[in-house]
Amino acid sequence: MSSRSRILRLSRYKNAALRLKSLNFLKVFSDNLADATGVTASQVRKDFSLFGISGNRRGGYQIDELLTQLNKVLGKDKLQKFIVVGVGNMGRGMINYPGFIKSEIKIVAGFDIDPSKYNRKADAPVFPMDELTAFVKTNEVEFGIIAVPDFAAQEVFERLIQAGIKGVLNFAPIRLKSDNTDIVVHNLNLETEIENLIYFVNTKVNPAE
Amino acid sequence: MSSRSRILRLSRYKNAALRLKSLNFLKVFSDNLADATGVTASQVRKDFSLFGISGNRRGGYQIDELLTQLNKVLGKDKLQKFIVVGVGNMGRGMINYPGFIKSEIKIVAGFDIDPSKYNRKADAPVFPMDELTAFVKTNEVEFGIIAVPDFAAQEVFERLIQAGIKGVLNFAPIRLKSDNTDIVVHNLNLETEIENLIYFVNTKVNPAE
DNA sequence: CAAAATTTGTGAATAAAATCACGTTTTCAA
DNA sequence: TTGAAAACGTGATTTTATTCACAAATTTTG
Ligand SMILES: NC(=O)c1ccc[n+]([C@@H]2O[C@H](COP(=O)([O-])OP(=O)(O)OC[C@H]3O[C@@H](n4cnc5c(N)ncnc54)[C@H](O)[C@@H]3O)[C@@H](O)[C@H]2O)c1
Ligand SMILES: NC(=O)c1ccc[n+]([C@@H]2O[C@H](COP(=O)([O-])OP(=O)(O)OC[C@H]3O[C@@H](n4cnc5c(N)ncnc54)[C@H](O)[C@@H]3O)[C@@H](O)[C@H]2O)c1
Repeated sequence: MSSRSRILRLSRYKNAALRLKSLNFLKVFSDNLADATGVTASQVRKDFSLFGISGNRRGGYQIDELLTQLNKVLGKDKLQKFIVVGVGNMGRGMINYPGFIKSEIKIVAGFDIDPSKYNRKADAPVFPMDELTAFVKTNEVEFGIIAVPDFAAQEVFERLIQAGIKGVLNFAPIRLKSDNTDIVVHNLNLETEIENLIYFVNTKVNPAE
Repeated sequence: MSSRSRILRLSRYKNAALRLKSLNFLKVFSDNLADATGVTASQVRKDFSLFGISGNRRGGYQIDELLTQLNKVLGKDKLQKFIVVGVGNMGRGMINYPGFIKSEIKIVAGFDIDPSKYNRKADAPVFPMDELTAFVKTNEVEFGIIAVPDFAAQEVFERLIQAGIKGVLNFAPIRLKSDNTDIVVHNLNLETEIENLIYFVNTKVNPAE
């Protein structure tokens, strides 16, 4: 199993390759991908080699073939279904995001406790919470996004586990707890990200210390 | 200078300490913080030691003192002003987020090109783009959040640099370019985060390979 | 067609990060 | 006041991640 940061790099290589493809490039060198993503060329080659992705000596990588292989690793070779729980600002943003359309990520529904958010007719409909389990099972949804306030997040998490969700992206600033070791949780704490930015700005301004 | 992940851990220690403080704890051990954040106790102590944060042998860390020191490192000992550019779903979410109130992070204004978003009266007002530079200078704003569509992000970035912004949190899925080495940019690409989650769910399900 | 130029793929070397392990200090109880 | 237990602080060690460096393969050129 690879580290989180290695997989993040693969995503960036994929995005860079997509950009080059859209400029009608047919092949790409480790060097190009390195420049585009800010790593070294040998890092690119090492990352690829760890996933059995290979190119041609002197000839670089065929972009189409490379994209096929990267997409496979990143699970973008088949549709990945998501639901969003909590259709507030963040949840609504995820549901509306047009960028997912061309990727294999699809947000199939939202769930909320606030009746004013319900909408069965929309492209990505919003349902009441008590329909969550049935929906997940019938539609074989594997992923959930938690975008409810912090105090509701643990409860929502447990519902998602019960419904059979396999992976959760959590926006709430709490550490979700579970004894189920099968579920994968990734946290996205915006305040922590902001603190990180502040730190690096401050230490740049004042390099001593 | 410390690595990004070390600083992220410091934020988590701070949050864990805050939680314990709210439960009326007066002191905390490296062990407690380790459990709360999912790292080892010696990692906690090593992180602290690198920032000159020290406790008492056998007595652990005084929570109040620890929080003072962590807040200092993380720049939470003084008000940090932010503006948000692009008051769509993400931007609105950041502006409305109540969690920043008790922290020293303040979103002082939003900026947009869409006149329907303008609102000079709100608690965090929203202004047209051509007032950005003047606002940043008069109010000595150091940080900016880019939450505009991808095609507008580079242009907005350059405006922020010109206005004198020091740190940028970028939600747009592009690599911002600048020859100004003073500005710090952190990217938050939600699609990349989702791909990462998908990968770890997939490899968990199918551990062979 | 041979020689020169490039670029990959990957072990070896280096660097960075995390963990270990233990001496030192502090607390507490008898 | 002394001894035992607990917890820190940090140098040493181990593990993980990155970079180096070069043989092998491929392409290009003359
Ligand atoms: N919502 C998501 O789930 C999601 C996921 C991945 C990435 N993102 C990225 O985050 C960013 C923001 O997403 P969002 O969903 O809030 O977008 P949004 O479309 O809801 O809002 C964008 C806002 O930016 C404003 N704007 C456009 N051009 C501008 C300009 N030149 N100057 C100032 N303002 C301008 C628009 O008027 C609008 O208010 C986008 O770059 C998007 O690609 C969002
Ligand atoms: N917006 C930010 O800038 C920001 C920053 C950091 C963290 N966060 C976190 O992200 C999460 C979402 O933020 P937001 O700004 O979109 O919040 P929001 O308040 O706009 O929306 C929350 C939504 O969740 C719904 N909800 C509440 N309890 C529920 C329950 N038990 N079951 C189902 N739905 C429920 C509400 O009806 C609402 O629609 C929160 O945990 C917040 O702390 C947001």
